[in-house]
Amino acid sequence: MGFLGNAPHLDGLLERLECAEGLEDLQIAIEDLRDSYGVDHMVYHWVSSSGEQYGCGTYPLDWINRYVEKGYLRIDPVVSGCYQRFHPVDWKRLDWSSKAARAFLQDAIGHGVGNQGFSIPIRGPNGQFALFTLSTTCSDAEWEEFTETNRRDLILLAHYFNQKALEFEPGRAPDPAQPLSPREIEAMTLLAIGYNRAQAADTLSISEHTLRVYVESARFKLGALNTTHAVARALSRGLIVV
Amino acid sequence: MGFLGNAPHLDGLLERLECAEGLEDLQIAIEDLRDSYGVDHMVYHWVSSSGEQYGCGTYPLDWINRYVEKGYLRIDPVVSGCYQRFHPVDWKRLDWSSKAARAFLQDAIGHGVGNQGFSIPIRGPNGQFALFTLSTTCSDAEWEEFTETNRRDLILLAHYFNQKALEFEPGRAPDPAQPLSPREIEAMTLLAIGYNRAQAADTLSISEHTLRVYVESARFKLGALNTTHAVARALSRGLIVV
DNA sequence: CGTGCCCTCGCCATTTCCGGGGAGGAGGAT
DNA sequence: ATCCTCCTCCCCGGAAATGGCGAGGGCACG
Repeated sequence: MGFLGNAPHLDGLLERLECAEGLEDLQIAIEDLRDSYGVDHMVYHWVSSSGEQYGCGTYPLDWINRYVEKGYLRIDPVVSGCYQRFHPVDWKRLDWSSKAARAFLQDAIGHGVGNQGFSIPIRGPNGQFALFTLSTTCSDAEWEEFTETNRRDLILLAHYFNQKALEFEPGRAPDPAQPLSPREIEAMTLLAIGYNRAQAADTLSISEHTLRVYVESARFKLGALNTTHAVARALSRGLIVV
Repeated sequence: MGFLGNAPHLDGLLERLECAEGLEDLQIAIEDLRDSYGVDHMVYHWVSSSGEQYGCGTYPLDWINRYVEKGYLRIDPVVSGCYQRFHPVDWKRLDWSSKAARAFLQDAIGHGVGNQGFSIPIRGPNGQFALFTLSTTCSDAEWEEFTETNRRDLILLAHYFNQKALEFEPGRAPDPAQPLSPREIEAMTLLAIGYNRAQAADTLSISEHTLRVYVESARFKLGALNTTHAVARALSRGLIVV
């Protein structure tokens, strides 16, 4: 358990971050940051559009493995809560009402994650979604003061971290992020809001066959196995909005 | 044409921004900011999920009208360029190679937009995308120095602007967000990653019919018209993650 | 102890989707 | 001028999804 240190000088931190040349440097940087801020854990992680998880941080390895094995990504209130928000959020303000969520929290604390947490959602191109998280064990009042004091610096840190991570992202190559044509976007959007092909074609005033061509083309561009998959990918890559 | 002023004190700016209670206050704030930074124009604008454009800023009204009428949104290299990026970008670094883009730039400058520009992309939940832009008329060197100096403060300003804008956004209405059962989440997730019903049922070691029941149940809870619609809704509500 | 929700399974008819063909015109980019 | 992408339209057969019928056991909450 750390004792929350004084806010370190941001310029130096950002400068060192900007020199990072690989994920290893980010890992070193985040460990230093953790020490500078005097918190137990600092983590940056994200899910690529292909579903793989990447990240760096100071969580114990067995907790990370457990998280992945148990599929905690799908029930973690931090993830689902931040996914709906734009601004940073204190873990206490998330919805822990479900049984699974409380069990998850117990498990997390049992593996060394702090009882306090503060997570900043970050969104990038193509639906990229990342989280920059601080966690420690302390009182509510202490944590409140700490997060209020450092909120702005942490937002910037999250921003720069993500910028670096995007540079290094391994899935940059197999994820060409091929753009959809306007018609394809319209077609996919209509399907995403529940229209069937006949309705969608009617809405666009084109034949159903033409609409199919768009959907097939979009499916191909997105590397999707079927229409539902294509819509899901288009959504999570931010190519369409519902 | 302004002469680039010294960086104003960020704390005061952000505090006043946090007091804003409506779009009108944001408009006042952005005008003050423009004056504080000594640039010609400062603009924040975004496209809502329903496709409508909102914003506030200091562009001349006839330029804004022309922008909307001519559908410049679709050819503006600032928009399309920032849509692919995460970090702030100087307009000079964008792709102005197409004929339409150069004509657009001429038109913009002719309507009082500066020859220099700096735009920060911002992304929020549900595919929200916004731009925070500064523009002025000055030399490349001056602009370079100005943006380098104020880069971090501007990122924070953009962040806080967007946070306020999200609060004010109309149609932030009810999102009942009925929870899905664990099995339903698993089923929907498998469909979202491209499995067909047989594969998904096999993966979950249940009969295909049982899987169908989950999907139907989820579809009902989500108020969706079909499976694709249900997956789209589950995704955009953050109930499943792909 | 009923009521409701969750999990599990089966059959049938109808609708819809999928994937494989082919074909022509319009517009922009090199 | 030529290539490429986009937009538009058409046919067909097999595969998959949908909707509606039914059934039973478990678990929790009041």
